[in-house]
Order: sequence, then structure tokens, then C-alpha cells
Amino acid sequence: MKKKEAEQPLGVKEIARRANVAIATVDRVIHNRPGVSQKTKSKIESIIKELNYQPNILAQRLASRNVLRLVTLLPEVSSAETDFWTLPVAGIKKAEEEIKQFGVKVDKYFFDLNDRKSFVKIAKQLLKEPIDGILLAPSFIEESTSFIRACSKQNIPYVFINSDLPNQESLCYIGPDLFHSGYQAGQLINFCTTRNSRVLVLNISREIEDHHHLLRKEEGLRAYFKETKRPVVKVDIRQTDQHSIEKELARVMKQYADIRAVFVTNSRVSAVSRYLEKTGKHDLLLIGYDFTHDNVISLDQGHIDFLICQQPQEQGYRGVMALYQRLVLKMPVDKTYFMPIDIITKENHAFYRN
Amino acid sequence: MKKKEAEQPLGVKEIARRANVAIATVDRVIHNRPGVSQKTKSKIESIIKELNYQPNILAQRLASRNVLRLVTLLPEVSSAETDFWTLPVAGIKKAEEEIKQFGVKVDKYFFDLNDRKSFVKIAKQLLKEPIDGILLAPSFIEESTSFIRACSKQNIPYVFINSDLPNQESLCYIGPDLFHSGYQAGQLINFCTTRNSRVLVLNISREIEDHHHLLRKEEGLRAYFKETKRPVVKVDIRQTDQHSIEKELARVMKQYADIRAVFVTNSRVSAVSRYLEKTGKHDLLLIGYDFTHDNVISLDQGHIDFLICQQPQEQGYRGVMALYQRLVLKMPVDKTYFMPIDIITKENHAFYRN
DNA sequence: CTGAAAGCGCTTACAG
DNA sequence: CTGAAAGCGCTTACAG
Repeated sequence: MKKKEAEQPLGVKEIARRANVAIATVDRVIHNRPGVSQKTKSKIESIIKELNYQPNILAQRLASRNVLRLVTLLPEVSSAETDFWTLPVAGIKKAEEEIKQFGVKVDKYFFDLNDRKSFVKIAKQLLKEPIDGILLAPSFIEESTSFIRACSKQNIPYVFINSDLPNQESLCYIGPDLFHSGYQAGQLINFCTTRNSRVLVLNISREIEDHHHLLRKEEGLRAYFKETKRPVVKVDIRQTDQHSIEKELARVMKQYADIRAVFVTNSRVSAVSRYLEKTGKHDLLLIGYDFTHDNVISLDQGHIDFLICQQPQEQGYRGVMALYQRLVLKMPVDKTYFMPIDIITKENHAFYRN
Repeated sequence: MKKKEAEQPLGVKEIARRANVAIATVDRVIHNRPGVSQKTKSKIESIIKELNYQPNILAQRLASRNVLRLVTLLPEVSSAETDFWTLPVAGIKKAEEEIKQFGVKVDKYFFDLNDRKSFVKIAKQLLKEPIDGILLAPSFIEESTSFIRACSKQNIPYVFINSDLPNQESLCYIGPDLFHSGYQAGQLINFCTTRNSRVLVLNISREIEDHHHLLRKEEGLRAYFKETKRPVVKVDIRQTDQHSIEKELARVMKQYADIRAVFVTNSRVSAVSRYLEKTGKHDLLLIGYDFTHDNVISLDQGHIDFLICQQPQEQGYRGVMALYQRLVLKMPVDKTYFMPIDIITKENHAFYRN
């Protein structure tokens, strides 16, 4: 341990002394509260600037009698399909654990991905409550947009994770660059299969909302194969039960005998792997998304070759920490934080911590 | 904002009241300082336990007049070969920025990787200074071991990054699992080249110390190819100038015409890529390690196919934060934190943040 | 062995 | 519009 050095111990006290006012007045200026004459305000402000005053966060949080309330709003986990969402929650909890010491609490709310009303209901409720910051995984575009518009009006900062709502003045977006993840998949396919074989792209989703995201990935893949002029066939499967998926697969496989790689644009890749397993097709390269339970099992069994993942846990963690940085540390926050495009295989998944 | 609730506001004051002693006495017990009779000590301890007392870290750090001094000891960056070490330093600085508010300072020291005396000198010096925690990238095994033994004696917690010193009671190790990264390389090679072609393993290093690490990666690769009985040839290159490397490469390439993949066990892979570029060999799969400047350029130009990376920046960041967790937050720290085995390609490297 | 008191750098009523 | 004072939950001399 080392004694604190005489490293500019300037605080409100010194400012008050120099400005010839009471500490309370300095405090008012610092927090831009009313009740200070323009004259003394200017004086204090110039001293603050001159001294390059940095408030002591420890003292601030200690003296302040109120705790910051952050709110997170994510899809709830109800089935294997929504299993993905356990990860961001884990990250959020981790962040909470670290910062609760500093007078921050995190309230977690969930909505039903299959029921946009459930989202609207919670959002409406939240707007009535006192909130200091919001973390949102925007799924229902319109509803999310109108929700965060309302937040904006109340001056509540909000952060998006997993997918962005462009043109909205969020504090930041933390999540994947969808286009480039598809592009990456293209390269992997190119590495691992013969150059003239066909690539099958599968969008498996009931939700039209979701579709927009899936299409970005597809575009990325197609962009990669544009130069090589490799044949790509795309199938949209909107009936997402296993049976329907398999039926569609059987159809397209029969139609195109030269398919050597399958790219599934979301986590439903394990459904495809089950089909390949059943039909004994082992000569196909299979790439999909997300570190879900089912997917990792398929990866281990060798039916899925690559999973592209974007650290959903880290997204939750960083989302909360971005709010903490802004609200507590008052540090600047990057507007966009694209997650790395992680390539997960049978051999490295044990070391992957989402 | 929300008022703090009546959530067990029990602190030293309440403990003192219940024990019928002064706060100072409670403080002595909490910090295990001498000068308290066994009787009152026991009494206070039982009350602490009963109340499940958690000290308020904000108040602790605010009231405490001393700042915690962390020290980091890493190889210095002096050439392209040691370029790698800029990354951990960046992570360390980031961590420092975040925690300096809490009365923690980080002093960074560097030693010369080519001069073990430089390490010994700094280590010796450090042992005389007041230090609260150490982050070490152990390179010279013996010297590092005796250094951390001395730290142990002084009860200074230490953290290893990048490579471990087994059997030492470190607070934690944060870095790669070398064996499995080699194993992962094996799989990538298998995916991308024909099954019966030969694989060349290259250990390019002057330092014998380093060799131990490289061998672990080689073992991993060999383990992968054990089942497939794929031919592997290994060459150790101890003259690490470009010319010597190329000479050796020319020799082995001539000797084995069926080599289709080259695995370089460290960051010197860009030297190999230069050779391949010169000689116009574009049919070889080239895999190596680390996100160095030169390597990324080669990756971009398509001469290196895969880089395996283990987030050196994150290692530095997490190393410091582990010390912070232990020393400030007093939270438990995981003994081992293996970094993910990241697969970096031309297509995803832009999203990789070390 | 023990305690009373000042202080860390802020915030927050309250009084004027 | 402004200030004096108490208090946040600890630590730290200092006195006895």
C-alpha cells in the first residue's frame, strides 16, 4: 500500500473556496440544478473547467441516497427455440453482480416472442415506472420503436442488443453484423467443399419480423459467392415443425443433387442436422447459428460442422455495463459494438464462453 | 431514481451498537488487526456472521487513504516478433481506466525477451517495493518461478497470463489451452485439404523456453491426426531470420512433395507466408497463430488461411480485473480461465477485437 | 485493550 | 438565490 500522493486533491470544497460560495452552490452548478444566479454559475463553471474537476464517483454514489434502476427487456425462454435467450440473461446477471455494490439494481422483464401483445403490455407498464436506463432486445420492430421513442422523451438512455433498430438514437448497439457473418459462412463453405457444387440456404422461421435479419445473412453469403459464381439455392421454410422441415428438405435435395453445403440462417440448424442424420447424408457441410444446447450436441456428434456465434452472454453483459458506464462512470460509450464473428467447431466449443 | 429501501442497512455502526463497543473495535476485528481481547473479538465476530455483514466497498475505498498498487510485468515490444505484446498492454490500460476511480493504480514494467537478466533485475527491484498485486506473463521459467515464490512469501497475490507456471499457487491463470488449439488446427486442416496429403508442422523459435509451449500445440495437432493416420512431418527452425526460414522450407518442400497444409506453431507464420508468396505456391493451406500486424496483412492477401488467436488484449484486461476482484471487491476468482480458441480468417478479422 | 472524533468527497434537506 | 450542517459507511490517528 502506498499513501495517496498530492495528486490534485481538488474537489467541490476547493471549488467553493475559490468561488467564494458554499459547497451546496457548487453542487447545484455541477448538476445543472436551478436556483443559481447566472453570474455565480459562470464563475463556478469557469473554475470547474480550469481545475479540470472530475467528481469522485465513490463519494457520489456513497452520499447519494438513491439507487439507479436499470431495466432489461428480452424474449423469455420457453422452448428449445428460445433457449438462446438464457445466455444474455446470464451476462446481465454477471454485470449486475459486479455493479450492485455501486448502488445499481437491474430489473429483468421478459416478453413472449410469439405474442407481441405481451411486449406492448410490459412496455406500457414500464413507462409508468421510474427507470434510469433500459436494455432492449428489439424483436417487434414497430412496437419496440414506439416504446423507445417514449423512453427518449423521458430522457431515459437505452441500449440495443442482438439486433439493431436503425435510425434510433440509442446509447449504443451491441450485437452482430449480420451481413458479414453470412459472408464468413461463405468463406468456410468455399474452404471445405468443391468449388462448383451447389449451396443451399435455409431460412427457417415463422416470424416475418425475424425474416429481415435472416435475409441480411443470406445477402452476405450471396455476396461472397457472387465472384465465384457458385450456384446458390434458397428455400424459405415457414412451417417450423420438424416434420415440415424434413419434407421441404427432402424435396429440395431431390431437386438439386449437387448440393454439398447447407447454410441455415438461424439457430434452427439442429433441425436440419436431425434430418441429415436420419437420412444418412454425411457428405454435406452444415453451417448454422448459435450456441444452443441442441446445436452443440449436433456439433459434437459431427452433424453440424460450424456454428457461427456472437457471444450472446457478452452482449447482455456489455449492454448493462454500457449503461453503467454512462450513468455511473459518466464515461463515453461507443455507439456501435459489433461482436466478433466466432467460428465454433466440435474441437473448440468447450472453450467457448458465449 | 428510486429511494433506497430499508434493505438491511446494517453496517459497522449497528454491529458496534449490538456488541456494545466502539466502531473502531469493530473495524479492528473486521480487518483482523491486533489489540482486541479474545472475548470481544468473538462477540463481534458472531454478530458479523449473524448479520451476514458485507462491508460497503464505496465507503471503504473512500475512507481509505491509500491506493492499491498493482504491477504488471510483461515482455517489451521491440520488433515485429514481439508485436504481440502490445495487445495485453492495451487490455491492461483499459482495465486501469475503469478501476482507477476506485483507488487502484497499475504500474507497468517490461523485460527483454532476449535477455533473462533484464527480467531478474526488474523482479528483484519490484520485490523491494510495496505492491498489492502482480500480473505476470511468465517467460523465463526458472526466474519467474523464483520471483513468484518470493511474492508468495510476502503474501502478494499474482496472476499469470498467456502461459502458465503449473504447480504454483497463483490467484489464477488466464490464457490459452495450448494442446486444444493445436487440436483445433488439425480439424481445420482436415476440413480443407484432402485426407491423405501430408501436414507440415513448423516450430520457428530461437528460445528453448518457448519450445515447450510450441510442443504442446504440436501434440494437439498430432493427437487429432492420430486416428486418421495422416502423415505429419515436423521441422524445428532455430535460425529465425527470413533467409534461414526460407532455406529450410525449400528443403522440406522438396523432400515431401505431398505437403498440402502448413501449421506454424507461433506467430512467425507470416515469415512462411512470405516464402509461399515468393515461390508462388498457392495450393497450400497455411495456419498459424496470433493477430499480429504482419499476420493480418498476410491473412488479407490470402496467403494465410487461418489464424488461431486467444484474445491477448482480453487476457491483459481480465488479469488486472481478477486482481481488482480479489483486492477491492473481495470476490472469489476462478483459478483457471482458458481463453476461447478463436479462428480468424480474412472475412472475420475486421470484427476481432483482441 | 478500547473509544471518541475527525475526515474521505460528495448529497440532501432545511433555513434564510 | 445562497449557505451551514448533517450524513453516507467506512478508516485513521490519537488519547487513554
